[in-house]
Amino acid sequence: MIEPRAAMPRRGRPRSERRRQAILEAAYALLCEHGLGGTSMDAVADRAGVSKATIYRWWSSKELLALETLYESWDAERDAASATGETTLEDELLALVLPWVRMVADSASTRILLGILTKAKDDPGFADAYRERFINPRRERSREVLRRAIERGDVAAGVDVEVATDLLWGPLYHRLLHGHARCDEQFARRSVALAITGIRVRAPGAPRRDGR
Amino acid sequence: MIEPRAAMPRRGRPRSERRRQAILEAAYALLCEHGLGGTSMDAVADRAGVSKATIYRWWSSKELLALETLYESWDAERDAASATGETTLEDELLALVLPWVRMVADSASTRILLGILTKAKDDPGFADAYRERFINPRRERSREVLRRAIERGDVAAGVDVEVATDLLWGPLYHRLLHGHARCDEQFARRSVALAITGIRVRAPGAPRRDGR
Amino acid sequence: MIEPRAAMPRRGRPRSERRRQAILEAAYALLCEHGLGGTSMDAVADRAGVSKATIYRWWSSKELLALETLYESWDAERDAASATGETTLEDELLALVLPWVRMVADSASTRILLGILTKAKDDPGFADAYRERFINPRRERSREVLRRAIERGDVAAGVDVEVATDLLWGPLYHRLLHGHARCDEQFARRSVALAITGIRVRAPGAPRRDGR
Amino acid sequence: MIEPRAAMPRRGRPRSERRRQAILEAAYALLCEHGLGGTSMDAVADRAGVSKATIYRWWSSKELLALETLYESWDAERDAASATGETTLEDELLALVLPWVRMVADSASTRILLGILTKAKDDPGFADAYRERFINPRRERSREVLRRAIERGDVAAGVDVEVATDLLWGPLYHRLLHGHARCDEQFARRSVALAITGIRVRAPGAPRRDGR
DNA sequence: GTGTAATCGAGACGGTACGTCGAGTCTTGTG
DNA sequence: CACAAGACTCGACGTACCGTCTCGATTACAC
Repeated sequence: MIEPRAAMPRRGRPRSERRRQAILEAAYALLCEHGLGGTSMDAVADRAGVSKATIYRWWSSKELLALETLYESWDAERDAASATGETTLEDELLALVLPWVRMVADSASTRILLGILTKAKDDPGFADAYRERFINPRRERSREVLRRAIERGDVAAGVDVEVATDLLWGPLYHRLLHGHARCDEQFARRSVALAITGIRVRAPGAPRRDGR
Repeated sequence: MIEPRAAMPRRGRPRSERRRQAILEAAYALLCEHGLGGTSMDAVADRAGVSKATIYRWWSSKELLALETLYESWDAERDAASATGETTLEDELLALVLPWVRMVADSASTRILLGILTKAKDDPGFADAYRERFINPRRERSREVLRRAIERGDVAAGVDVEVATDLLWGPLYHRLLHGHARCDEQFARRSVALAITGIRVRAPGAPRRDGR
Repeated sequence: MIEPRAAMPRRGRPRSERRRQAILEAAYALLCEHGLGGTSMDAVADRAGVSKATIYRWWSSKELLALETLYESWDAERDAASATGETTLEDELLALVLPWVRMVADSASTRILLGILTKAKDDPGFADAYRERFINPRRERSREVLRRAIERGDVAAGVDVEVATDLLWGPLYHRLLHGHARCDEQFARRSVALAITGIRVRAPGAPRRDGR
Repeated sequence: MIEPRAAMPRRGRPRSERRRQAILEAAYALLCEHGLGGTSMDAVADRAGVSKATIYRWWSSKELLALETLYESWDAERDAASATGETTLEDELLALVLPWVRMVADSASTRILLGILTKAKDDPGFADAYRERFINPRRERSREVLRRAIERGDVAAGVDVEVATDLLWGPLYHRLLHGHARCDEQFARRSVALAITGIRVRAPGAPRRDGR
């Protein structure tokens, strides 16, 4: 899916890896600074020192380029998050969430994300590609964590894993995309804690859950 | 803020309300169908039977037009949500959330929202205008509900109202914008319930809440 | 043709002569400075302190306004030229031509003239109006002078008065419109002298005029 | 001056000569029919089957395009006029003038010329370009003819060649631009004859013009 | 080494929309 | 009625960008 060319029969001049990098870097920088709409392919080509045709040979649209650009820049996070071995549910979820929060916090990639989301609304195929690469992996790991928690009995069997996953990621994306408040590590900790504990302390009229 | 002209000294030909309506309706229809990027001002002018200059006289950008378009179409929901008088926290929160969910569910306004969000990332002033009209009112009502719940003792005093508000709205916006699953009434009920109850049933090692 | 309204039945508020003057003066100034194409009716209205509708009430197009503007500014010349009583053909023709040359020399009205000429090519009615006011009066006086000269025997009976008239005015308009050289009093004198005398000194084969 | 690009290092896709021709032809047809003001670049692009950007890439303004359009269409005349070898002054001048008259008579290029003249009044650089291509070549040949005639003694040494040239071309342009009468071959013959002979046959009261 | 088949740079091109401007008309209220 | 203010239509403007195409000039593997 990433490679638009079959790699088997090596004939002719091979693709220049140097240029691939130059394009991705140029695109990333421009996209962060001006957003998808504010970045022109001509500008990318210029900054990368590359002809426009070379870009289009490998990425069939600006959005696809942005997608891969973002993907590359998020690579580091995936590795960082792979270190597991936590014991409590909260720590496990934080181990998933915190690396992502740190990453989005100090990159200007939100505007790229928004552009991609917009394109995804118009193009179902693109939407699938996006979710396959960016959303599902993280959701899948959330699901696993939750399933194990259910098996352990930490989480009630009736809890819908999908809904719980949205409860985990939703608040983070919300702040990131709407920008009404910072989406930082502190917020992530509080949000995860609240999602686990729940907003209500006790049922109305009933004695408090924690026995106080 | 909504009125770009001072209304005091009535001089010259007054603005045509008929055209204002025609523009907003045409824009809304086209925006729902093709999204912000896929809607041209020429098309809006055409469909509204109005000249392009007339649109630009009153809305300085396509995004501003989209903003007002969406605002008008969300008017009904604000009134529907005003019927309060619920007793439990869950019912109160659902009374806030369900009208919104019903509205976004059967309108194609998500793509408009996305366009607006994108513009908001590029233009802080626009972002403020957007949040002032769309986000803050709903958040404020969530805050009030939560504050009253804290006073009643239904919610622990230590709960951060802002975070709780994100826990309420975040999952809904998440599904709406990412489209990985439907954002319908059923999801809203489950999400709200889970946000209130919390994901975890019992503290690790403690006996299960349901006594099993 | 100049008055778009019948002046007979005096009803309602009378036309403001003060505004008529203001419009003509504003238009003339702007037309001289920026030409027909570079002058907008809004600008004229602004400078004249008058509403655009007031202009259109009295002049149905920009070109018609320009025409009258030019007409007014050429009024003085017509009076200056009326002083006749010359004896020689050359003096008579110069009496026609020189006032015109002096006028066009120190006004920037050439660009107005060009705009009018352009409009005249597109609109035969306008062309007639233009020629009726600007060209024919001068031509008619040229014709009279020439006819009298023919009667006196100063000019051969076979000379075509129309062609002679073009020979008189053509070189002047040529320089004025093409601007390859100055159209000033000196040129007018030489041009008229040459038109009268003719380019050739002697018929080919005949003995030279100076006897050499 | 005609070539806006250096032709030396052939890099990138070469300019399409087919399109250049299509544009010039489309422009010429539209300009003849509707004049400069009545011809839009969109219309030219449409008729030529070419994008508007392609036109602007090579001609920075409509007027410049009109200039080249007219230049191309007047090419044939320049060649036709090159056949010289006349003996009398009148024949020599007619050899210069008649091809031009025939050309302007059966083409509708007058309105293009007027548009160009108007632009020339606003833009001295454009004026130079126009005169360099259209006026000077013909004037220069007139000058040569006259200079030779002076050397031969057919024309008095005191005759100002510039003025004589205006006397030759002025009447023709006058009729062409003002349209008060046809500018045809017959007029050209009469005008040239009269310019050579002069309007006056004899001085008033004197027996013969050349006998004074 | 020499085809051969690809990549690459440069830049022309079609198409679509942009936001602006100007001519001329129309609609109010005021004098 | 004349007029001021200014909203409105229509149509063209010149620009910008996307994505395609057409050249010639490079590579690098395969023969």
